[in-house]
Amino acid sequence: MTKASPSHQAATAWARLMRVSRQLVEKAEDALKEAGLPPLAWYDVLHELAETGEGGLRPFELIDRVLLAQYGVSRLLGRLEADGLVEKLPASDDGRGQIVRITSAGRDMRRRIWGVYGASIAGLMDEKLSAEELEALAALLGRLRHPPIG
Amino acid sequence: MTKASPSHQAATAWARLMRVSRQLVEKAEDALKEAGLPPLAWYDVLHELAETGEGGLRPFELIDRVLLAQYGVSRLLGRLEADGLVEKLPASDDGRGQIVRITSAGRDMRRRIWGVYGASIAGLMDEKLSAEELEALAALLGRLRHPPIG
DNA sequence: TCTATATAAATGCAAATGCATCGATATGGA
DNA sequence: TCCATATCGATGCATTTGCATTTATATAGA
Repeated sequence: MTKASPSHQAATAWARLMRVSRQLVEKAEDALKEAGLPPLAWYDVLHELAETGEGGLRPFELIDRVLLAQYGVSRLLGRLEADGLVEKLPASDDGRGQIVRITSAGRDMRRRIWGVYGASIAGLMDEKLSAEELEALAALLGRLRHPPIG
Repeated sequence: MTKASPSHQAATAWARLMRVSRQLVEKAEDALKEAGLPPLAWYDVLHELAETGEGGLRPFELIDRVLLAQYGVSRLLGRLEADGLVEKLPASDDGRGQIVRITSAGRDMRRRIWGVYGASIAGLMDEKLSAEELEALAALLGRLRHPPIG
């Protein structure tokens, strides 16, 4: 049976996690907006597709990677396609589906976003914590992941 | 001048922070939905108002506490008022403003949400990390806060 | 083979959010 | 006092999200 009430330490850590993650996302989004660039979600998708390469990805494979609902992926890909950043090809082995590939305009956009986004991350993380502390933070967060890794 | 590019450690910690915080929020929101309860944002406001007590708060004071935009607070308070969970009184010393107070129905609702939310936090945090680890996590996150405390 | 069920992706509609602005009151000089 | 400016809160409008459903294809079992 699961505990009904969190410890003081859990409640405090939870509150910090909620507040800090939202603050940092907001900072990063603000920086993109100020630079006239699209939101973080666009970067996430472009990043996944860029890493995958020419083979592309099926839309349903993006759901877990970018933590969007199925309809969210469907609509985001629609916008990316409308902007010429990705292209959709029919999936040769599955008549229901498609393959989504990043275009060269998409790669350019990814790089442009990274220029701003990466600088935000540096300012928000590297300026606040040492490399060792960042590793410790990543390790602790890793243990909260779902599903559990170990 | 601010660094243009984040360290590997910063990028990793950032990615974990983004992913884990979203996963955990989603879990907690799902639990509330399944219980037929309103979203976390409602809890945040009810919690602030409950802690403040009979004096209530001005809407603009909620902006920083719950990390919502001004119009977000305005509309959320509208919904809470429509549900009888808060009441708005004219601010005696400022003709532009109001005082928002939690009602007893609001206190009840806060307790009901906490029953589910607290259990989620316990399951997501206490079951994964020890009290010492939770304290370490909170401390590291605290250093990322904006604005910096020290 | 035929049928029932499952999966992939899109979409209509309602609700929520973001952006800009507005109306009202307050405040700080000239 | 009067005016320019700032602040408080609400809201019209466009965009985005959430939910439920739809269409199309695939798969498993009788």
